[in-house]
Amino acid sequence: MRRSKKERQERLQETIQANPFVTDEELAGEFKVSVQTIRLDRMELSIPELRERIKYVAEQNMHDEVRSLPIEEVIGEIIDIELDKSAISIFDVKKDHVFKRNGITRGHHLFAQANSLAVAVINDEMALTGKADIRFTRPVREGERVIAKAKVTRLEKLKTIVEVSSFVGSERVFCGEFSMFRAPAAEKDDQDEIGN
Amino acid sequence: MRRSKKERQERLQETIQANPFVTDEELAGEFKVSVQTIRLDRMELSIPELRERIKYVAEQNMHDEVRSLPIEEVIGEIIDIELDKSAISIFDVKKDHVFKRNGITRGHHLFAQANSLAVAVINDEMALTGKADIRFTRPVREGERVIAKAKVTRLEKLKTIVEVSSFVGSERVFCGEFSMFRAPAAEKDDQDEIGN
DNA sequence: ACTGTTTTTAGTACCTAGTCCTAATATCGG
DNA sequence: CCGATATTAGGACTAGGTACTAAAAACAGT
Repeated sequence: MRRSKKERQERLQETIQANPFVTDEELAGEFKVSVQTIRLDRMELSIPELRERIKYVAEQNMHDEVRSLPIEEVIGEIIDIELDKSAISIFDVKKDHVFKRNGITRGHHLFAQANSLAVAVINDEMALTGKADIRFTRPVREGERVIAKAKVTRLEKLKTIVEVSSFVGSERVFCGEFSMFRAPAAEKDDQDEIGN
Repeated sequence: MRRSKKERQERLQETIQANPFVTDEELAGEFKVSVQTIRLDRMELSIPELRERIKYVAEQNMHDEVRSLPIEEVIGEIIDIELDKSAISIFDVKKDHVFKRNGITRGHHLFAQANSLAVAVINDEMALTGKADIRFTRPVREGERVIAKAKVTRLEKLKTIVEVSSFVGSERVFCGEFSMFRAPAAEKDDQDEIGN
């Protein structure tokens, strides 16, 4: 043994991870063992052969050929609103909103819908989110319609708490508590918890 | 001739372009000609063989080696990543990202950058955000460059905590704690705190 | 209809980077 | 020294080709 099987296999794994394009022959040369040993190692580590590795890498590439998606102005369509009280919006999940990998909606879209609604419900046009505590409670898939309901639960001069729950049918998929600031100009020096 | 050589070759080129993973045999079936004819066609069009095509696609992919999330799906540009440890991305705030009224960045873009980064840093096929506790600590304006830094602070089999802080220059503008799931299929019945 | 050209098909040998399997050695620990 | 583990060697087979030769089929012009 040049160094013990274990150590070689560890290094083998790293090597292939770093460069999936390496052949067994090259690896054999690298580790000064026979090609057969490399193959046994791959078997034990269940590392697929070169072509399968390359194919996998290539497939990764093909599965998402859509470029980065610009998030449009308003997320969701507001269908009902009572300023400083409550609001409802709907958001239809399209192909662009989901991970190509698994078809699950990317979290920031659900966040954006809820956050947009929290901003919209505030009767001041200039609301900023300071803090948010959110939960994604069920994955949302392409084609599903998300209905977000916002409720103002506390209303102060500067601070307003908005609770938003989003549903697909009767199932809740998201909930969050947004701490909103009815900020004025908001120039430079705001110390903490400002922004949107 | 089923349709003339020329037409077949044009369609061949398109077909392979659309799906580089197709074999000569499959193409022969598709176009109702022999495998040899397909090979002559490829020769004349100088289209490389299946394996070379796959390899090419894979090599394209290797130029940026993000694993968990294809790079196109990350909001912002990842400039450094150590899987399961830390990651850094930059995001330039453009006109499209701010409120018209006051030029302040809409919160969900900062959230998206941070959330994307939290997903990307995870060294697994799939990561979903379950929970997030976030704070917007300073408004970000058009033209500013936001640097998000993610750090994995807890790493378990299924749950991973990622802390993300975003800065403009030396000022922190956002911070959040993301509770991520290294989820497998994630089908129907997940009770709570799943989704992304 | 016959000829000439182009196009298509068939078949062979060979290649790479493997798999799967058997069998012979090497090497190590007790 | 013995038995277990590890390594190496070899053969048969595979996919998805290349490179080449040769025959057959299709088409065009006269």
